[in-house]
Amino acid sequence: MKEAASGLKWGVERRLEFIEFRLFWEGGINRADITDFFGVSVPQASKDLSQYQELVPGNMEYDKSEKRYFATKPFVPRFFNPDSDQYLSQLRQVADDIATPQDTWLAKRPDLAWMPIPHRRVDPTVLRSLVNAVRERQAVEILYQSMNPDRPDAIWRGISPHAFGSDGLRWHARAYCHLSDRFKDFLLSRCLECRDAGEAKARVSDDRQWQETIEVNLIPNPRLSDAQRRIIASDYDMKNNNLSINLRKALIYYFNKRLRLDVADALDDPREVPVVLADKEAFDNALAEVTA
Amino acid sequence: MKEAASGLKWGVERRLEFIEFRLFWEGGINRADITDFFGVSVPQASKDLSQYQELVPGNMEYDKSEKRYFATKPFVPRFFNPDSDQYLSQLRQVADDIATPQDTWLAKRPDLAWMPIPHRRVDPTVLRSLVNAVRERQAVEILYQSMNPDRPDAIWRGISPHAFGSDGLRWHARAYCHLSDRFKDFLLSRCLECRDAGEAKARVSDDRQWQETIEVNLIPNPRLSDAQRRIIASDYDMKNNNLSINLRKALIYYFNKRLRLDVADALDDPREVPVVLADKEAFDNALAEVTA
DNA sequence: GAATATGAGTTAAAAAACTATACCCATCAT
DNA sequence: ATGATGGGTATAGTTTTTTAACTCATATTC
Repeated sequence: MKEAASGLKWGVERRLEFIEFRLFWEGGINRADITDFFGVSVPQASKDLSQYQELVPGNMEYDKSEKRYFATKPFVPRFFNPDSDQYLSQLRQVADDIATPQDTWLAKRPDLAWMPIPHRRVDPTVLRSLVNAVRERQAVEILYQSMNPDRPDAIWRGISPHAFGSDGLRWHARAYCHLSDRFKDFLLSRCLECRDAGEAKARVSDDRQWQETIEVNLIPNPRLSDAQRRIIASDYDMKNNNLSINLRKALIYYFNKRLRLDVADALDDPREVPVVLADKEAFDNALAEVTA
Repeated sequence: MKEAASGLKWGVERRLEFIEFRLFWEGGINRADITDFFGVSVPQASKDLSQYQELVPGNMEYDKSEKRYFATKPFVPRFFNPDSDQYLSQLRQVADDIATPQDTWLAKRPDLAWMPIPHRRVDPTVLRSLVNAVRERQAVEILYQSMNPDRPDAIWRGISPHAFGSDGLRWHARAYCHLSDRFKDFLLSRCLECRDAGEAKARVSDDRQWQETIEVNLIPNPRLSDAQRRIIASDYDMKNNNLSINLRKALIYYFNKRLRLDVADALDDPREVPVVLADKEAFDNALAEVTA
């Protein structure tokens, strides 16, 4: 029989992973949890649980009173890799309606506070066309709603997209703009429609601001106390109180906004801008070059 | 045989979903794609493909030259629900190392630009203890690195957590602080260790700033042109150029920062702050109350 | 304290899913 | 034309899973 690396079938391994996931994040697991989620029969769920006990003895024990398996204290997962970002990201996706609870393995989700900011969704068929154009090196025409005051209404315009990007809040396509003859970012949520338009009119390698990077050096805000600067350095995994980042020039503008570097001087409390630039001049020059 | 709602086993349905996912986002699919991902045999993958053809005729066709199935133009997915946010979120997770490419169904990932900002990871065992404490209504002691200048070093402190939150960049636990006798947010990445500490010393219902909400009304920045305001209104799904949001008071501070409302006056270009408050006074009062 | 319900665990035979192996066919590169 | 590649199919055999019929321990209810 053909087998996965672990020697188990894909479906079985998913269920064992599920068992460990629930043990780790939710504390315990039930036969019913397995039958509900995977639609397997009761004896099969029993078998999964006893198979898990065999494979990784000592990771869980049955509480007859609670009628539930619980993780032991020395619990060491073997079929999945506990990752906080992944757990939190799933929580957020459910809270944000990107995923349904059934898409995740979370059962008892803790309360979550999240910015309830509605925004226009990205049309999946539009995104699909753009993804396809990037992959096939094609151009497309998009009905795009620009913020340019000269073009108040959405117009059809040709672009040759080659990548995607995000400023942390919104996604855009990085593309050569046939209209203005340069590379630009097009917000996905402002692409109302999309249709094919033949071969791409530019290549990735032509996009200088995409290819070129600058070295950005961040340091803890010197207006903070010694102890506070130490904490910030540790927050950002800095070496010698310095964080060196290679940044695509195409991202400088967003980087500036996301780290609130643009408003650093306007804010009184240095905790509002925990990191600042070590080489502000070089950064500002690059920023000016890009926004020119 | 026990079956899922669709009449198919969980594993089979996953594979059919996989076929559609690849058809939609990647344009086409192979037998090898299926055997590689699920570890099934070649005839089984063939069977899956022909079963898919039977169940949803006309969604894909075989290109003998490319040796690959391609989605037809009128392709209508039936086993999955195309969602741009979900696709982009997976792309981002891979780029951000939260997920491995094997965790997702993406094969040919387009280029992606993303902020390369390293940050200290949240220790999963710490998060697990906190999640557990929230669920079981327990208190914990955390070794916490506060930014408070009076406490330069990390100290052990008791908290009773009841929820989690995020400002868009970082996650925190919402908890009653035994030390300062009030509810606060504790950044997860600054919780270095965590140990049990008996019953929770406060309940969710005691957290007023968590329970109470204020109504926030956002409008397009009046300094924008008519056309621009229309676009912003559409970006944010506004009704009558107004977006009304119920916001937990505990989030006001982050909300203020995330929408850059705090720096609106300091910036020249109104496009930098697309939405502003319709009722700034009420908001500022609530903000002052919370940060007091 | 006995009766009942619940959920875990087990066993058997039967059904379904899947694999291994074989072979056929079309296309493409050499 | 020839071999390599990738898809389709049939058979027989294996594994997985289900169905159905049981036990057992605990908690709840009367």
